[in-house]
Amino acid sequence: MRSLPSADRQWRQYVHVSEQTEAVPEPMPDAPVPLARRATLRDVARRAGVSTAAASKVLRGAYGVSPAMRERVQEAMTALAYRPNVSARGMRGKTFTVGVLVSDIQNQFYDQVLSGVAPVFAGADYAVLIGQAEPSVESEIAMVEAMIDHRMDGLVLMTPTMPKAELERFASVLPVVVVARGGAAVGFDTVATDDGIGSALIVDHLVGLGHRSIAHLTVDSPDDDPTLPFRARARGYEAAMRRHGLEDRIDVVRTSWTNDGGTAAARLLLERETLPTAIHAGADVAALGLLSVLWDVGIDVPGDISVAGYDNSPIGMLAPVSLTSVDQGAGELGTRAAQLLLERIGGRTEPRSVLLKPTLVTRRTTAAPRIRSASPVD
Amino acid sequence: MRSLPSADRQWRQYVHVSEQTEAVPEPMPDAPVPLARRATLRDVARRAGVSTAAASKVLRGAYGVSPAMRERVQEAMTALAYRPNVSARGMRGKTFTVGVLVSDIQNQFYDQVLSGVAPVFAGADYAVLIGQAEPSVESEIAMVEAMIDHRMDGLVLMTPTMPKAELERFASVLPVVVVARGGAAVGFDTVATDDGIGSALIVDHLVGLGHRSIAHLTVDSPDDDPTLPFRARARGYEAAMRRHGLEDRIDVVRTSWTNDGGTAAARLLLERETLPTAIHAGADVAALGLLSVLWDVGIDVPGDISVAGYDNSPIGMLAPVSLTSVDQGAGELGTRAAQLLLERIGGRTEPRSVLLKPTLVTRRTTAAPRIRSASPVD
DNA sequence: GTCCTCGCGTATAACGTTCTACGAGATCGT
DNA sequence: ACGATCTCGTAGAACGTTATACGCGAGGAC
Repeated sequence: MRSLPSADRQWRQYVHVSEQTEAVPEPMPDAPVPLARRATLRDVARRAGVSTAAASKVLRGAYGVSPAMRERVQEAMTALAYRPNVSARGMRGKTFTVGVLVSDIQNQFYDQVLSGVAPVFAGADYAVLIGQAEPSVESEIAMVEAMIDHRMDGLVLMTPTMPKAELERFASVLPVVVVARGGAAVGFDTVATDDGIGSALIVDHLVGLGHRSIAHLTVDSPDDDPTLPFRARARGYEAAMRRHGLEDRIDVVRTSWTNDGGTAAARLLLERETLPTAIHAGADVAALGLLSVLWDVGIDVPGDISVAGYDNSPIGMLAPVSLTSVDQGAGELGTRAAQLLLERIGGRTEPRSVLLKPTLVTRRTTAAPRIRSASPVD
Repeated sequence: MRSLPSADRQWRQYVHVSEQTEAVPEPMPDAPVPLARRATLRDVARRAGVSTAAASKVLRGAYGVSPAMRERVQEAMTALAYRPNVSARGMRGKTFTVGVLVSDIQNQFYDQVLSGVAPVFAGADYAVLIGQAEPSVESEIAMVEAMIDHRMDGLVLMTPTMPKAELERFASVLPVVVVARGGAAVGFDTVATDDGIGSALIVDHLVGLGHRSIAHLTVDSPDDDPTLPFRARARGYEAAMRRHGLEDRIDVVRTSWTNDGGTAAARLLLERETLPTAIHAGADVAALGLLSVLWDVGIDVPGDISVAGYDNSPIGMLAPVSLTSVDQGAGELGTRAAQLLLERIGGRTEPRSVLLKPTLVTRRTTAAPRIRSASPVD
């Protein structure tokens, strides 16, 4: 019932289908030649000499088909290069299509999650269509609504800022899996890495190098749902700082996790009398924005200041950037999310939350502080 | 008929719709509560006290609607949070959806084109869905077929390698615009920059700096359609070299325009006795792969070797990378492509080709060669 | 007052699937 | 030999739109 043996699904390219078995009135003798018409199930059935219902059964791998009939129908399907009409399918049930919402397609982290998502659905004969939103909650909601309008069978949402209530609302309409956002939910699944651990890894690393004055960049948002990734990372940062007895050094800068947010934060920091000796930027994109300002102003990284990102994106791996970061295993996040969505589409309703462990990748933007921070303590 | 005044389209979120005006048999008294059902046109019509045909007319902005009726129907639509079912629409005509095929979503150039595409369609009340393919022609074809299966109204294709015959085949089924690929086509439109000029800009720049031994990275493909971007850039490179009297210095390395292709090319070059003094890498992704190897091996850029990319992607702008590149105006390419597609959807059939001029962005990966190349000539 | 046109509204047949009924044979236990 | 039970196949009604083909009343022209 679920997914068919691949031999059952041999439709490929389309061809012109001429009504050969019956004398059907031609549309118009010399009207402009109509675009290639795709074969329908009726065409297939006619050619195989069976009813459309029978052809449909073969298509779906449903019960009640003799091997002989199956054979004939499949032959007709390949001969006519039959491909099911998704709109028609959508009218009665499934579209075999899932949507992936990407809040910011420029953020390579999402691309990497995607590369984990796609193969799973390809293997299950689902089409994957990606919806890109502008970075605003309204735009994201509009995109999800559009996907629901398309009667998609399920949704993978990568949106760090969407309010939980909205997510629950979507989840009441169709299967939903949310990526990169922890915490138990009632109507949908989540796949994420433990942001608390991630922040701790960074702070421990920096403290281990001798830093004490460590700032953190977070997202400036009114929503204080603790499952939001930026909230979780901020809490993890604070907890780690406290654990090291640095609670009076907690230093959170509110900005946004984008390139611009990073440059803005850099300018904010540069206005201060003394810089922190290290920065936990919260996200690679922000770290890169921050770094580009620091580099332009001639501040030495990591000599004057250490910078750590989050997400371990490909840019950070480039030799001249060489950004210390936290790897979330984006590909695996995507794979797990896709699997959970398939399960949900298959009928599971109880919520599931996967929480993976992030790992630290140390590179050359972090090092021991050149001069110990001129702090009263120490 | 085309796009409605925005006041006509006020559907927003969906709500539960209870069959209030008629006594309809409940599905099952104590069955598991059904998921929120979206309001249909029939629901809207019932509530407004008109026929579905009338409601449809209002929805489409069709002729034959009195102001009073329009008012009542629109009221019902907002009250029920009506949203048209795309599948149903697809059964009879338009889906108000266009597809964008991206061959490699990791390539930021495409992301930037996308950011030019999206606003145009948003303004025309079209949904944009993105299809991502693996970097193989088969995978791209499969994706396009899937989009046709979804009865999309038109396609923007960003695929540097798809054979022209396939493109024509797609174009015979639905409106198609191809981005980043020049040359006149018969069934579809193209939007591109002049790759010949782009290559010339790079070669002129390098020669102007004093380089004579300039290698070029191209794509290793059997298809020699001159409209393929890598072919056009290679020809432009060769022409420019000839123009400078450097025809015996023409040095083309066949690889692929990906990060891995860049690293492979680097290794190939490093096996030689003498390196060229400059490389026209053909694409930023390839240039970055190349650079990462050069940096790792300790080769000084631009001291030992100059490197120029192509596409002017955001990574290249980062201070420590600072990659000289050719800007194609990705955003404008996207905008123009979207406009052309709307025209085609609107009925235009004669092909149109837009060819824009690229510009050179010089940064720090190119400079005068430290030592003049030890060539017999010169 | 007819005959026409025009403006406004409704009835209804598609579109291509899915899937529930149901029917016709074949097989089987007794 | 005769219901009962399988197996294989078909009829036909949805699903939610669109768009064509009408119907009906109100003016206008004569």
